[in-house]
Amino acid sequence: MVKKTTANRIAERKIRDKQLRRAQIIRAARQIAELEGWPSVTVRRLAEEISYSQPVLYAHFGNREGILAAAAIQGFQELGLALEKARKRAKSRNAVESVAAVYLEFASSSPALYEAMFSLNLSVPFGAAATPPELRFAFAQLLELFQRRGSKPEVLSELFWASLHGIAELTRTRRFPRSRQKERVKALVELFTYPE
Amino acid sequence: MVKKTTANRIAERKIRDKQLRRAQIIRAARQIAELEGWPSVTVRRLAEEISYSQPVLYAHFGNREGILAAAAIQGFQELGLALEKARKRAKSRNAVESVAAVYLEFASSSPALYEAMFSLNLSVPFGAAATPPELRFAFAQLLELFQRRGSKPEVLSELFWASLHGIAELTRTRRFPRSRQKERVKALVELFTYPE
DNA sequence: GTATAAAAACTAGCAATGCTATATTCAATG
DNA sequence: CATTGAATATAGCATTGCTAGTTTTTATAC
Repeated sequence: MVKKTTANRIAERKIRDKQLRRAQIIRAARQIAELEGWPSVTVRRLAEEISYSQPVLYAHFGNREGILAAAAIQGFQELGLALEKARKRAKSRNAVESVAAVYLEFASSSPALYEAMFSLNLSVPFGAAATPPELRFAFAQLLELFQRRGSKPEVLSELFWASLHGIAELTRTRRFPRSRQKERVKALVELFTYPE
Repeated sequence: MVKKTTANRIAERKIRDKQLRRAQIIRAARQIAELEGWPSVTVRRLAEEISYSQPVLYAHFGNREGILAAAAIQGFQELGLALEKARKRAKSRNAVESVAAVYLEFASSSPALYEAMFSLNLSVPFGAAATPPELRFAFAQLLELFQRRGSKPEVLSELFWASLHGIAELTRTRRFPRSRQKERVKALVELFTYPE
């Protein structure tokens, strides 16, 4: 069975190569997006970046949107981990505060990624059951914050998420002056820390 | 001076015609966007819609983005008027509630317009002094709600706006299940009605 | 009414993009 | 070394935003 083993190893190496290239593509896409915006992320440019021809990208992702969606899901994963960390290391008393800070820090330090996650309307299946686990996990961190609170933790944490998202988005798109950001966050934390 | 008068009337008629066509273009753009999404709003299609050739549109708006920006500004105007109405007809006690309801109703009944106003990153000058008056007016309605409140009405109303925007956006992009919407709004209103 | 000049509109085409059918090269196997 | 299937590349299509250059229309002067 030596033959089969070598064949397997070859197959595995191919899979590794493929995953590597996939990661390379996403990395290039994210980098270009943060530096120049998503419209600059063209399939041709990504192909050049990884030194392959265009159709290779389509073999990996189906279409351009698939690339952005993959980046977005990476973003949800990173956000989720960051929130979990913030929640766990904080005293339960100011968990809300530190989670809020981390959330907004994520959004403002990777605005293009955040845009891909929430603002570009990619047809990632969010509705109902098909929500990607990365997003579920990230939201679970918010949900955890309000678990031992009064009625309906879902409602409260959805509202908290909405507020954070609103602040992040209105800041990113320059509707909000940066100057009052600290006060805004403080008011937000107060609102969600001593609700009644 | 008869000559000058006729010349004037002709000039005025031309201006009227121009404004009419301009309005026609925006109307067509909004309609297509609500029915099929903004990517379907192409310059060629709009040209056909108003029975003119493409360059006419460029004479009016400079570029495609100019059309979307004009629609967005119309949206701010309509939103501002709706909020003002809601605020004025409500008892001061539940002004927050009725403004919130009207805001979310606007966003959910004209999702494409709302998207143009907030989500598409058009290069409408928002930062600093150049904010369009329509947007200023709309925000002023929210500001008014918290005028007789404790410290910093700006901070509180910005936070309120962010929460509304977050709910609207996460609903529009299907991150939120519609089912809990009523409870979310109720919780929001409570939070901003009896803050401390 | 006709000529003229300017304003308005159109035709035609460019460059860039997403995507794909087809051809070519490469690598694993007998 | 030959073969076959997978991997990759070439070349091209259709669509898009936009514009240069031309034609048509319109207001004015004679």
